[in-house]
Amino acid sequence: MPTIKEVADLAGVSVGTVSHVITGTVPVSHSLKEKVNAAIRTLDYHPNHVARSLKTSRTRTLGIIVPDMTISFYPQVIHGAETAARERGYSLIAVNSLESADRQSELISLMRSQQVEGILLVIASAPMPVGHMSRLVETGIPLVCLDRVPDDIPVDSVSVDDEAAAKMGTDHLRERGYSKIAIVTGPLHLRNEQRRLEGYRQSLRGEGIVWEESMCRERLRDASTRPDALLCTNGPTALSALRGMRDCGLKTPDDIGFVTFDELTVEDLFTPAITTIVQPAYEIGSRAAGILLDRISESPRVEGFRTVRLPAALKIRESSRSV
Amino acid sequence: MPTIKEVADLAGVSVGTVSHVITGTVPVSHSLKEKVNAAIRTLDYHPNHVARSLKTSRTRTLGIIVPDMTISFYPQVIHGAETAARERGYSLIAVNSLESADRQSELISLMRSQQVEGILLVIASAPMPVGHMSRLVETGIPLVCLDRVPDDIPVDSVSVDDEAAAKMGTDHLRERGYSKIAIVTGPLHLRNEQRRLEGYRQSLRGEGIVWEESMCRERLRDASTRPDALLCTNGPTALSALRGMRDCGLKTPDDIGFVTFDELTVEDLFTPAITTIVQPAYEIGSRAAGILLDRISESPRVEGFRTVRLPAALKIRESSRSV
DNA sequence: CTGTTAGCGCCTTCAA
DNA sequence: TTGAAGGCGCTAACAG
Repeated sequence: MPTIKEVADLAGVSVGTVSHVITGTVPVSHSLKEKVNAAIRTLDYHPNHVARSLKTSRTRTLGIIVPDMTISFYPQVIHGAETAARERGYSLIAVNSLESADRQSELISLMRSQQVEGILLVIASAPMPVGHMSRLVETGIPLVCLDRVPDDIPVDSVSVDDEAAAKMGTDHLRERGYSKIAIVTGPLHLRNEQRRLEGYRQSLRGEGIVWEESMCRERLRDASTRPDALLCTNGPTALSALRGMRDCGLKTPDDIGFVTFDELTVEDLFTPAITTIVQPAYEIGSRAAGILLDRISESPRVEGFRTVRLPAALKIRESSRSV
Repeated sequence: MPTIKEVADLAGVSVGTVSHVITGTVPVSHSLKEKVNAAIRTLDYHPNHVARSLKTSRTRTLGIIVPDMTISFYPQVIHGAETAARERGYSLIAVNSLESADRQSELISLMRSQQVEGILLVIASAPMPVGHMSRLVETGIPLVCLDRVPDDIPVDSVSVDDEAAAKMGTDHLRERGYSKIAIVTGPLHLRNEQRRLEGYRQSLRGEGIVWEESMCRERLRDASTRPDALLCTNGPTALSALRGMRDCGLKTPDDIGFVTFDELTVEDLFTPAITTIVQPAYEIGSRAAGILLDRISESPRVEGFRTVRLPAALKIRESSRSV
């Protein structure tokens, strides 16, 4: 790889001049600029960002940690974040925590070594050592949490308005005439799950039937107490519930209404077509990256934390047909 | 961020000694090692990889360019590559070309500036300026193409055995008693599409009915010449074909058998359950990364190019039920 | 074993 | 408008 010095030699100028035409911060005469650009082209010169970063202590790189980017929600988030970052001249490094708190720590440590200027974090579901999050925030490296919002720690965050989203789904089922609506949740130590449960309860004025994913199958078998509709709070939970229904010979919407968070499948080509609460994944990513980049460019740290709650959309399909 | 010098000062040793305990390349006495590690912990020191890279001219970073990581195939590939890279101490930067040749060039240029040690590339479907690929190979930066293999350029590559995979799908339909099998392909300037067409033809000994995605709908309407089964060569094409079938009031497998490349939906919960030719996405990623890392560590460039063709798997479901 | 030191490639004053 | 030179943080000789 050629260096700036070789370009300078070929162009017959000093390295300073070459640097000036590359960064464009200092005016350079037209003739020299021409010569330099010619030299750059013939040598196929690419400025060494590593050296530049060392000098300027700016890497123009962001990191994003997601639990598992093979879950379709996250690539959309990453894509949104990457697009927003690119627009402002930044690159994005995306990695998976696989829901492991240890691995998440390692990754953050690695990113710090890599001198990323800020981190977008979807916290791993595995319980984190107490104080770990707050210590991370205290390091002063700009951090925005997305999708999953930590409980106690004050930190910038972007996520869907879980409560309103769950309420919207439940209201929809009620409007369609369902009266015995059960909610099937994932792990309730996750704040989002709690919020969704809360939205569900609001719609039902505090009443309701709460199942955890694992109990779904047995409960469905009991015809006497069976609900007439199910609200599932996430994709895996919904798949589990659907399998349970299949095993019990129940079909939606004929035997039971069904609404879930997260798209299970594409389009309306497949049956049952499931009414779905869809999160604005791309926008969550781009908004979070926007906030992070703002933080990075704020010279004195601005007080207070930014909290963005985006609305979900309801895609109404067959599984919530009127009773 | 503290520097190695601050650690050295706090521990009361030289920077050289600190460097030695960090890299572990030179033996250090137990007592000093203790002191250094203590200093590292109290300062929360993270070695600056940017400076390290500048010195060693090794970034331990790989790049991967995919067309669009919101297509579920690619996150799996990326995950495979990332895992293989991590195992050997490398990080991975993943970006999207959005099928644009220009953008792909920009990204490669950026990666070169970022000093990635090698690139994994799924070439953009947009036709690339002639000679661009070969120039890239000539730069000497290790490059492995995956999924899509360029036509003429000799380069390391990892992909599914498209021909065998298509033949397997077609053979399966024939065994199930289908006799008028049509193939619906995507853009035929992509080598993979050609190979899949070739495999289909092999199964039918050169005969067959070839449709391009766009012609699907009209052809289906014509009941007299309608085939009794469809083989689709990729996911979007299959969705388009399924929509065409729906519009014509045709159902699979009742009216027409159906086999496609790429999973359209999860599990067998949804109907129609589609028989699918599944590519080993994770393995494609990990094998490609393995080859790339081998290339990087080979001191003198080894002659010849490595070509890996992995077998696809056939997931048999309802849409290819025996006639 | 431990310390000293010369750069890695680049940007950025500063002087001319 | 151009050039010369210091130094970003670190590693890898090399000397002790």
